Amino acid sequence: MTKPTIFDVANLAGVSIKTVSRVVNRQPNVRESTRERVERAIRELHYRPDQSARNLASHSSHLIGLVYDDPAAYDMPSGGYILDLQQGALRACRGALLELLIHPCDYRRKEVANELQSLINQTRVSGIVLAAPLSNIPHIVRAIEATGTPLVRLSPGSHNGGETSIVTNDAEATAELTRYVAELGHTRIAYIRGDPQHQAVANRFRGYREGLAASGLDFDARLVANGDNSYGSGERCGQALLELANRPTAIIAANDDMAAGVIRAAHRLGIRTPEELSVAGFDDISLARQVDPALTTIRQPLVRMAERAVQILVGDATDVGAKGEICIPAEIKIRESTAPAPG
Amino acid sequence: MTKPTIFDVANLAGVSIKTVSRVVNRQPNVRESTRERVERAIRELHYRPDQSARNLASHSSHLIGLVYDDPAAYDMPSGGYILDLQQGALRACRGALLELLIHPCDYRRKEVANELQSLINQTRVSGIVLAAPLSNIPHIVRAIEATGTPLVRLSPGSHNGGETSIVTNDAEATAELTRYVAELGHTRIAYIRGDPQHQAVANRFRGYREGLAASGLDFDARLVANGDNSYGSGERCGQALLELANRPTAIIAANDDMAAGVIRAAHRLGIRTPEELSVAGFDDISLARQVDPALTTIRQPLVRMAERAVQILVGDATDVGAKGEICIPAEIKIRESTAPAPG
DNA sequence: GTGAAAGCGCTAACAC
DNA sequence: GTGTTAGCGCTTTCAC
Repeated sequence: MTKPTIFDVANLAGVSIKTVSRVVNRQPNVRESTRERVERAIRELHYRPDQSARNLASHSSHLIGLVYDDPAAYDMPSGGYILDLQQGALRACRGALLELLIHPCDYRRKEVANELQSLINQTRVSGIVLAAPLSNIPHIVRAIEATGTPLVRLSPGSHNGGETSIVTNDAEATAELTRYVAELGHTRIAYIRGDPQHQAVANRFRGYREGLAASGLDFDARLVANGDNSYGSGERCGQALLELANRPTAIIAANDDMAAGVIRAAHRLGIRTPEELSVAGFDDISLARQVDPALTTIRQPLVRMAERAVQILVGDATDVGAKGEICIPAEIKIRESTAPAPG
Repeated sequence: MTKPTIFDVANLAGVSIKTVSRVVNRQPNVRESTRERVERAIRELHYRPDQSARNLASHSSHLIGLVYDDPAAYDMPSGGYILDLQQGALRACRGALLELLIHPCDYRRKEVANELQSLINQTRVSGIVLAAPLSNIPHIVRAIEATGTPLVRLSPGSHNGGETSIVTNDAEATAELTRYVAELGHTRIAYIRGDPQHQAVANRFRGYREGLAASGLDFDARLVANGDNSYGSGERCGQALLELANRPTAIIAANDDMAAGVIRAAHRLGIRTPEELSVAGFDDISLARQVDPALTTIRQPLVRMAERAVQILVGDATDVGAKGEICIPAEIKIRESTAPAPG
C-alpha cells in the first residue's frame, strides 16, 4: 500500500502522466471521456498529488502567507482583528485548494525584511497578504517586492506602490459616525487616536475632524488623546479625558479595543454609559458585542478584505479592478453605547 | 542574479554538493576547515536551501499543521483560545525553523477525516497538533494516525491512544475553584456546562461536583445549565439560572466566554457583580480581563501546551516523558468577579 | 571524510 | 488532444 503516484494513475487510466497532470490541474485539451477515465482512476487509487513535487517543478507552492504584526509582542491588542483576517484568507484558500501559512512578526525589529525573504525563499509561498501596519512600512514592502512574490497589501495608509492594495474608507466612515454622534446632540466629542505607525488608523482621525466640521463643531485639541490601539491604552486615555474639567459627553476611539477600555474607565469613575457618556469604536471585532453596553462601531470589512486579497493573489478575482487600490466600504453599526447627549 | 543552488555553493567552496548538504543539515563527517569554507560560500551567495526540493527528496516538510475546530462555523466562540494555541505553536516553530500552517475545520462535517488526509498528503506536514474537541473524536484521530504523520493531541478528554497527548488538570482545578467559592460563603453555587463533545470541558463538571462534595455542599441538578461554550449560550444559561425562584449567589462556567455572558445577563437583570453574584470561568482568555468586573478564572496553560506539542513533534522536547500523557497544570486567577456571599 | 549517481513526483516544453 | 523528454534542487544510498 505505497502512496500512489501520477504514474500509477496514468497506468490505470491507460494514458500518459501528462494527461493526468492536465486533469489534475484542470487544464484544457483533454477529451471529456479521457478526463472521466482519469478521474475514475484517481478516485480508485485515492491519488493525491504531492505538493512538494508540484512546488519544485512549478516553482510555486500552493501556500499563501498571511503576514501581520505579532500580537504576542505587545499586550495582545486586536486579537479579533487577526482572527477576522485569518477567517477571510482561509475562506478564499478553501475554494482554491490552498493552505494558509501564518507568520506574525514584530514590525519594529530590524530583521523583519530578512526574515520575510527567508520565508519566501524557503516556502515559496505563491503569494503574500500583508496586513497593516506592516503594509505601509516601505522597506518591508520593498523587501517582499524584490523577491518577485505577488503581494497584496491590506490597509496601507496611502497607495504608494504599483502593487495591489485593499482598503476601506476609514476617513469617510469615521466622519459619518462623528456626524451621527453630533446629531444626537453631543457638542463635546472627544477622540482617541491609535497607533501612529498605522496610517489607515491615522486616516480615521482625519475623518473625525471632517465630521466635526461638517456638523459645525469646533475642533478642540484638548479633546484628543493618543492611544496605541490596545485595550489598556483605551482605559488610560478614557480616564484622562473623563477627568477633564469640562469633560466630553462622547468619546470616539480609533478602534474597538480602545473603545472597550473607555467603557471600563467610565465604569470605574462611576460614569454611566450611554446615559452620561456615549462611546464608539471602529472595527466591529467580536469584543464589540461582548462588552456592556455593546459598542456602536464601524464594521470594517476585514474578513472580506482578506478574502479578496487571496482571491486576487490566485487570480481568481472575478471582476476587473484587480489592480491598484480596491476599496471595500465600511458600514456603521449602531448599538447600545451611543445615546442622546445628557441634559 | 538567479537564485543560487547547492551547486553554486559547491563550486565556490570547491567541494561536492553532498558536502554542502552535510553542512546545511548539520550532519557529521565534515572536517572543520571544510565546513567553514562551505559556510563562507553560503554566506557569500546568500544561499538558502529550497524547501520544496528538500521536502521532495526527504519526504518531509518543515511545516507543522495546527488543526482546530473552525470558529467561523459557529458564532465565533473562544477566539482567544485559538490565538493562544497559535501563539504557543508559533513560538516553538520559530525556534525550530518551521512554519505554521493553520487548518480550522468543522468537526461535525463528515468529510473532515478525508480533508485532513488530503492536507497531510499534499503538504506533507511533518507533524500535526490536533486541538480539542477534534482531538477526542476517534475516527478523526484514526484517520491522521493512518497516514503515519506524527500527531500530538491537545486536551483529549481521555487518553485512549498510543499517541502523545497534552492535557491540563481540568477537574482538579475546577474542584479547587469551587472550594474557593464555597469558602467565600456561597452555598448555592450554580454551574454552566460546555460543549458535551469536548471531553476535557466535561471533566471540569466532574471537578465542580468534587469541589462541592469537598466543601460539604449538596449537588443540586437544578443549578446546572447546559451551554455550548459560546458567549450567547452563557447569556441564556445565566439568565435562566438567575430567574430561578431561589437563585444562586455564584455561577461557575466551563469557560470564559460563557462566564462573560453570565455577567452581561446579570447586568441586564439588574443584579450586581460581584456584590450579589459571583462569577468564575475557565481558560483565562484575554476577554477575561476585558469584561467588567474582570473574571476570576482558571488559567489554562494553552500557550505552553501548544508550544510543548510542537516541541515534541520536532523531537525537541528536552525532558523525558515525551510519550503518553503530559499534564501542564492550570492555575487559579482570582480577579474581581468573585466576592463573599451576600448577606 | 568525501563524492558520484540515482532518484523524489511532478510540470513544462515541444513534438506528434 | 496526447505523449516524450528533460529537468526542478535537493537527499540518499553506496562507493571510495
